[in-house]
Amino acid sequence: MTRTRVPLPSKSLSPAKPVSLRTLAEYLKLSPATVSVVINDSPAAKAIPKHTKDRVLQAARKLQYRPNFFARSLSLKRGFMVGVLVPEISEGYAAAIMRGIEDQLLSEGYFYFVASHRGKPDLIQEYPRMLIDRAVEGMILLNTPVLQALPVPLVVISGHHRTPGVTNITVDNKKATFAALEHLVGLGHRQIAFFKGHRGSSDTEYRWRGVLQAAAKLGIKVRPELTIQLQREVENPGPSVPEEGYVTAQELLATGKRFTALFAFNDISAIGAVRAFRDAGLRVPEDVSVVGFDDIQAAAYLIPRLTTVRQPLRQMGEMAARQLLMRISNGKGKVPQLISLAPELVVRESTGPAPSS
Amino acid sequence: MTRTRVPLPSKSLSPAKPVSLRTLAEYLKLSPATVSVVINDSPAAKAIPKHTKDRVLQAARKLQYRPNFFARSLSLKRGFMVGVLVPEISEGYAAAIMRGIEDQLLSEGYFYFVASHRGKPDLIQEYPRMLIDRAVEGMILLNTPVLQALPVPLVVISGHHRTPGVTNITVDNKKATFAALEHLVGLGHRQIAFFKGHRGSSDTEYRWRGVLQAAAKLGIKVRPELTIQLQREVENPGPSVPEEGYVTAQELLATGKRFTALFAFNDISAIGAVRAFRDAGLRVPEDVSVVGFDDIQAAAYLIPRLTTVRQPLRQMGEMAARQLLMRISNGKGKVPQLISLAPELVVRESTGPAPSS
DNA sequence: TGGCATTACAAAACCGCTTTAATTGGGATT
DNA sequence: AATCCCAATTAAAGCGGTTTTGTAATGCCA
Repeated sequence: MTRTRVPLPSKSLSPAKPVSLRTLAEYLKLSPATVSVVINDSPAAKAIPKHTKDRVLQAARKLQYRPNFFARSLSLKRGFMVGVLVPEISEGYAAAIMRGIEDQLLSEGYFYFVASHRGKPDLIQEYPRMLIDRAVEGMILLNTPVLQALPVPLVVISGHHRTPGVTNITVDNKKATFAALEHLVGLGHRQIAFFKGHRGSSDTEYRWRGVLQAAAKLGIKVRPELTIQLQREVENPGPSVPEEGYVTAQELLATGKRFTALFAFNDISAIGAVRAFRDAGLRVPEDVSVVGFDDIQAAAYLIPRLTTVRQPLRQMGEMAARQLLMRISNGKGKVPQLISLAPELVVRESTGPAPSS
Repeated sequence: MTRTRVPLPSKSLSPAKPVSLRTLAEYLKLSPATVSVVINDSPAAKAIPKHTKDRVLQAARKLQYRPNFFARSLSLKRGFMVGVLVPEISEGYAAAIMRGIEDQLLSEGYFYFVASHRGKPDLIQEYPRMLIDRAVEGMILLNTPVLQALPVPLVVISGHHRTPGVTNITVDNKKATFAALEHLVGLGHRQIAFFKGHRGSSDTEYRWRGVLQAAAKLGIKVRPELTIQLQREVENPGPSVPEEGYVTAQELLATGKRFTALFAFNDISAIGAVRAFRDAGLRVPEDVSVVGFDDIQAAAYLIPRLTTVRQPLRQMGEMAARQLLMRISNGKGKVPQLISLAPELVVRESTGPAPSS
C-alpha cells in the first residue's frame, strides 16, 4: 500500500484551535488529572466534591471542550470502531443488513467503516488487514470468505459455519426452502426449476442443501437439467442484477425441458426471470410460477406481485452487531457458533396452480 | 481461488502484543527516530544510507511491524477518515452514491464512517457533532440539511446550493425534467400528472422548478389538481417505498381528473403507481404512460420496462469524494459552488402515445 | 592543521489524554 | 502532642508514534 502524502489541511475555517484538557485545566486552576477524572466520571471521581465537579463540567461546556479522539484512543487503547466488510454495498441485500448493523452499533457508541470488496480475492485479503491497521475492535463479514485469522472478534453473516471462534448469523435456509417447495408442491407443481446462487457464496451452498432435503421430504425430484447456476463475470463480479436472472431464464428455456415453476435464488434474479418468461410468451403464474427469495421492497409491487421468502435482514444485522459488541466487551464469554433466524414465506401473485396439461 | 494456508485462530494464545516502533528499534539497535524516518520515507530519510534502510524495512516485515493508528494519528493530527451522512442507507439511491464515494475514498487511503439519520432532526443535529468528535477530516452530506457550521470541509449531494464554502453536487434537474417532459409531449400527452418529492428534500424543490420551466417552454399546463406530493410518516420517515407511490396514485385516481401520463418523482414511487393503475384496471402505457426517475437496477426488467431519467449516482458519489479530498488537502483552493452532472432519459416501455380519445 | 560541510544516527520534546502513585493540609484519635 | 486517616488534588509515567534539534565521526579544502 502506498501511503499518499497529503499536506496538512488549512485551518481557514477553524481559526480558534480547539481547547485541550490542559488549557481547560489551566483555566480552572486545576490539574489535567482532576479534570479528566471528572469528565470521564471515572472511579476516582468519588473523591471529588460535587462543587468542584460542577465547576469543571460547567467550564467544559463553556469552553466547548472536546476530548481529542486520537489522544483518548491512544491512552485507552481502543477507539470504538468496527469494520464491516461486504461484497457490494449498493446491493439491497447488504444495505438492508447494514441498516440493522448501524442501528445497533451507533446506539452503543460505536462507529463503523464499510469496505466493499466486490468479490475480488485481493481486496478480500487486503481490506481486513487495512481495517485491523485502522484499529477496529472487531469486524462483521457479510457473505465474505475471509481465510486469514484475525486478531479481533469476528461475526459472519451468511458465511460458512465451521470456523471455530467466529459466530455465524444466517437465515434458516432449511426452513426457508422447505416452505417454498411445500408451497409449490401444494399447488401441484412437480417439474420445478432452480436457480442456484453464485459460486462462492455460502448461502448458495446451504440453501441448495436445503432444497435437496426438502425435495426428498416432499417426494419430488430435483432434475439436474432444470437447475442452473447464476453466472457472473469472474473478472468484475459486480452486484447481483436482474440481468443475471434474465439470461439464466433464457438458458433454461433454451433447453426445451418442461417445467411449471421456478424457485429463484433471490428476488432480483426472479425479476429478471419473470421478464424473460414474459418475453418468451409465457404468463406468470398461469404458465409458470416463480418464487423469489429476500422480499426486497419492490417485491410486493411488481407485476405480478412476487411470491418470495422473506429474510429478516435487518434483524440479522442487528443480531450480528449485538453479538460482536458482546464479544468485544466480554472478551471470553462462550461464543455461539451459529445463530439462524427464521425466514417467512410470503405468498403473492407470482405463484399459482400448476397448469393441468 | 487458491486456498492459502489457514493458520488456526490462536484465540487463547493470541496475547502476543504487537511490536511497537520501540521494540523494532531495539531489535535493530537503532533509535525509534531513525526507524520512523525510514518507514515513512520522510524527508530526513535522504540522509540515511540504503543499506540501513533495507535493514530496517526487512526487519519491519519480518517482525510484522504495524504502526499504531492512534499514536500515528495523534502525532500527525489526522486520521484519514471522513464521515458520510445519509437519510437512509438501505435506500438504493444512497447505496448507489455511496458506492462511488467509497471507490474514490479507499483508493486514496481514506476510510469513512456512515451514519443514517432517517430524517430525524435530532440526529441530523447530533451526528455531525459526533463525527467531528471522531476526528473526521471532512464530511459528505447526502440529501441532508445541516444547518450548523462545521469546522471541516463539507461536500453536499443534492442539497441546497446556497451555503457559501460548501460544494454542492447534484444532477441537472432542469435538463432532466425537460427531457422527460419533452418526451411525453412528443408522444402527444397534454394532461400530465406529477408526483412531487417529499417535503424537505432539496431535490424536490429544484426538480419541481425544472418541471415548471420545462412545461412553460413546451407550452403545456401544470395543473395543481394533477400534482400530488409524496407523503411520508413524519414521525418515522423511513425509506422511500413503493407503497408511497401506490397510495399517491390511488389519490390521484380518486380525484377523477383525467390524465394520460404521470411523471413520478422516482422509480420506486413509479413502481407503486404502475401497480395502482393496474389494480384500477388501467393499462400502462396504453391508458397511462409513466416516467420514473433514477433508473434503479430493476427498472429495465419490470413489466412494463420503465421509462426513466437515469441519474449518474455513482459518478455523483465519486465526484463528491474527489472534491472533498481536494478540499481537505488544498485547504484554500477556490471552491466550486455547484457541480451538476448530466442525467439521461432512458426510454423503455412504460411510455407510449397518448390515447386518442 | 584548522574550519566546515556532510553523513548517520540519537536525544528529547511533543501530540493530548488516562491513570497510578504521591502529596498536602486538616480533623479525629490516642 | 504525636499519630493516623481522609479528603482533595496533583505529579508523573505512560500510550506509540513524529519531528526538531543535537552530536560524533568522517571527508574535503585551503
